[in-house]
Amino acid sequence: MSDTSEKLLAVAEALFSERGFYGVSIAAIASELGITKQALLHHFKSKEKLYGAVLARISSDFENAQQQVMEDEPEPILRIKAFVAHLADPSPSNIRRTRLLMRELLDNNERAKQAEHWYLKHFLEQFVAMVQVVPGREAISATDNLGLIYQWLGAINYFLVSIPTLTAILGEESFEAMARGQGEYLSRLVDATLAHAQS
Amino acid sequence: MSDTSEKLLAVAEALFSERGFYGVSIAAIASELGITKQALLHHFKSKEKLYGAVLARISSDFENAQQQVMEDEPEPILRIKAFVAHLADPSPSNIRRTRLLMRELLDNNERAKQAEHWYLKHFLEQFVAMVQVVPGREAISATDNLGLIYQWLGAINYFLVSIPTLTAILGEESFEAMARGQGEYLSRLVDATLAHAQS
DNA sequence: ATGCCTACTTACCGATTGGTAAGCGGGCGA
DNA sequence: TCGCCCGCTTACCAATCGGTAAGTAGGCAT
Repeated sequence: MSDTSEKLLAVAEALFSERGFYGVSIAAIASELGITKQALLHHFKSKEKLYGAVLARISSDFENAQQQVMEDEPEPILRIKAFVAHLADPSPSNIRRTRLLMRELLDNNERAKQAEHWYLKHFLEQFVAMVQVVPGREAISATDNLGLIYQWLGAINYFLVSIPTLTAILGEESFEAMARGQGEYLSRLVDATLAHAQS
Repeated sequence: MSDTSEKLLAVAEALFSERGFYGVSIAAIASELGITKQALLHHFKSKEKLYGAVLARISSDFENAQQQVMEDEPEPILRIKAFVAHLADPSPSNIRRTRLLMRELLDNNERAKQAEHWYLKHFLEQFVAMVQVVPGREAISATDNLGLIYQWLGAINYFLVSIPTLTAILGEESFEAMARGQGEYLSRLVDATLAHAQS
C-alpha cells in the first residue's frame, strides 16, 4: 500500500464514518483531499472498491490487535478484559472506526443473507475461542459464549457511538463523570456475566 | 393523522430503516407505494419533513410503551425487566425501528452538538427514574445509573440489528439456539449489574 | 531517443437527485 | 351556483451522482 493511498484511505474512512456510504460522494472525498474526483477514481477504480479498501484496512488492524493481546496476556480472564478495554478505547480514531463498522452492520443485512463469508467472522471466532478457554467455560456451547460476547460488544460499541449525543444532552462535565465510570463498569460486566453463567 | 398518511409513514419507515436517509430517494418510496413522487411531496413538504414525521411517530409509540409499563408493574426491578423485555422484542417491527433509531444515532452526532434538545431525551430521563427507585439505588448519581442503562441498551439494540448477519454466518438453527438464550441472558445482565453496583 | 508506466487532468456522459410550478377534478360550505 | 381547498397529475428544473474517454506531464528502464 503506497503512502498516498494510505492518506486517501484515512480521509475516506473519516467521511464514510461520519456520513455513511450513500451520504458521501467520491467528489466530496476528493475535494477534502484537494484532488479531483478522477484522481481518486484512478487509485480505486470505483466507489465500492474504495469503500471495500477502507473496510479491509480496518479489519486487518483489528485482527492484528487481537493477535497482540493473545501473545501479551496468557491469563484468560485478564486477556479478555485487556481486549475489551482495547475495543472500548474512547480515542477519536477508535470511535470513528466503531461508527463505520456499525453502519456496515446496518447496511449489510441484505448482502449478508447470500454471503456466507463475512469480514469479521474470523474476529468473532477468535473471540469465542478466547472465552472458551476460561476455566468453567470449556463445556459451554459456542453459541452461548457468542451470546455473551454480543452483550459485551453491544455495551461497548453502543456507548462509543453515543458519545457525541451524550455530550450534547448531558453537557461536557456530566458526560465526563459518566465516561470515567464506564471502564470500571465494563470490567464488572465481564466478571458478572462470566461468573453468572459459570454457576 | 389521516389514514393514508399513516400508510405512507409505515412504508417510509421500512425503507429508511433498511437503507438509511441518504440511501432512499423520495421517488423510491413513492414507487413502493404506487403513487408519484409529487403525491408524496404533497403530504410531507420535503424529504426531511417526511423523515422527521417517521421519527416522531416512533418516539411517540416509545413513550407510550414506557408509560404503560409504569402503570402495569409497580415493583421496580420487575418493571425494569418488563421494559427491557419489551425493548428486546425480536419482532420484525421492533427490529425495523431499532435499526432506524441506530442509524439516527450515527447520523445525528453533528446536528446533536448544537441541539440541546433531543427526541429521546425524555425517554432516557424516565428510564433513569425507573432505575433510581430500585432499593439501594436512590443514592447513586443519575449519570452512574445512565451508564448502566447504556450497557443494557447497547446489549439489546446491538443484538437486534445483528440478527440478519448472525443468521447468515451461523445458519438458521444455530442462530435460533443463540437467540433462545438471549432473553434469559438479559434478565441476568440486569440483575448482575444492579446487584454489583449495589454492594 | 524510444517506449511504457504512473499519476493526474479536462471534458463529457446519462441517470437520478430533491424540489418547483401550474393545472385539474371532485367534494363541500356559503 | 359559486368559489375554494384537497389530493393528485404532468411537466420541468438545476444540481449532483458515479463513471468513461482521451490526453498530458514526468520518471525510468531499454
